[in-house]
Order: sequence, then structure tokens, then C-alpha cells
Amino acid sequence: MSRLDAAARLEQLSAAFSALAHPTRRQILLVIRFRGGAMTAGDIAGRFHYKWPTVSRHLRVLETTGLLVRERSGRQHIYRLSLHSLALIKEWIRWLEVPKKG
Amino acid sequence: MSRLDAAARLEQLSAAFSALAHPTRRQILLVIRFRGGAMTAGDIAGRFHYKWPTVSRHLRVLETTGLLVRERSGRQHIYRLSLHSLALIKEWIRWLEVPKKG
DNA sequence: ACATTACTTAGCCAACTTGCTAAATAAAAC
DNA sequence: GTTTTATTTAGCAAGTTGGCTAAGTAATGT
Repeated sequence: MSRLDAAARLEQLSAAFSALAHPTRRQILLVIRFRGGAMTAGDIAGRFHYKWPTVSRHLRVLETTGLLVRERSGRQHIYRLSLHSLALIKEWIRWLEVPKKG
Repeated sequence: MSRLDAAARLEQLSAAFSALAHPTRRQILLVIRFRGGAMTAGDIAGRFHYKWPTVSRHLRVLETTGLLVRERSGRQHIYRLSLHSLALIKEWIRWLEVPKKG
């Protein structure tokens, strides 16, 4: 994947933080992670007490921020973790933490 | 400071993610960081184009989530970085990233 | 005591979020 | 080709967020 310019990186950082601000979305990522990194929409939805369209929207948010990638397989949609943007968050945190001119 | 129980840690993680979801609040933290880790409310507000009460509210959010600590000095309020909850975020990210049963 | 400085708190409003149900889509099964 | 399965999209309502202005508070200066 191509290296992003500064503005795009900032945008992606912002999107990632926003996406992770919702507990359900964080939980979705963890659920997928502990099921091996990929799951169908239905399996994911089945693990939550929310109605399916609600989970579907959370999935879409995670997909548009790049934290999930969707792949179609017949009539199911497989969501797979894509954790590149987490590196941006870690980098941002390091900027805050460096003791002197980081 | 006392070690937090699991529920309190989860609550603090959630609060930290929510607080960091807003670009202005992230910028506030960076500004304070690059000014040495502590600044008065007025100095912080002066670096943004928002009205003072708006910045004040962002500061309150950051304070209640524990990312800033407020100290009074005469009529000024000094805000100081308090980055413990960032460790929770980093820990959460590691949970996602570990390749096998982390 | 009164004014000024340095803020915060209160309260309004527009925009966004997140739950829901109902309707649409698209592949598979019959 | 109609039904079933798997899922998304549309649209509504309640709650939250984040700007703003106006009013409050608390320390300092005169």
C-alpha cells in the first residue's frame, strides 16, 4: 500500500480514534481478533444483543476507517482485521510521551 | 495511586478513547506537551480560534477523564499532563495485535 | 469597596450518533 | 422463477456533543 501524505495520515488517525471511541466497535474488533482475525457479518452480529442493522452500521464505520476490510463470499460478507491505523495511534501517543523534543 | 479494579480500568479506557476522539482535545494535549507539560487555561485557550468557554469545556473533559490535572495558582488554573490512561490504550491495542492467544 | 483579570458554569441550538423497524439487494436453494 | 438466507441501506427518534453568548466566581490591583 502506498505511503500516505501528512493530511491523509491525520485524517486516518482521527477516523481511527473516533471509531474506537465506541465500546461496541472496540468489542467487535476484539471478537474478530479472538476468532482468528476474520468473521462473517452474521457471526459477528450473533455475538451482540443489538439488532443486526445496528451491528452492520458499526461494521461499516470500522470498514470506512480502515480497521476492517470486507470481502464477499457468496452471500456472506467476511470482515477481516486491518490494523495499520493502530500504528498511527501508537505513534501519536509516543509524541505525547517523549520526555524531550521527540 | 491505587491499582484500579477491572471495571474501573475499562471505564477509564473508554473515557480516554472518547476524550481523544476530538481533534481539538488531542491538539490541546500536544500543545501542553510541547510547552513543557503544563500550561495555564488562558495560554491554552489563546492557541485556539475557539471561544474561551469552548476550550474550557474541552479542558474539563480532559480533566475528568484523567488526562489532565488542574492546579490552582492565584487566579490562574494550571493544567498538567497526566498520561497514565494512555497505558491502558496501549495495552488494549496490544490485545488486538498479539498474533496468538495474547 | 470597586474594578479588573482569569477563568468556569449555565443554557441554547444545530449537528451528529446510535439505537430501532421496515424495505431493499443479492446469492443460493428449491 | 419463487422462496429463503445473508446482509445492507433508508429513515426515524432519542440522546449526546460541541459550538456559541451571557452570567457567575474568585483572586488581584487600586
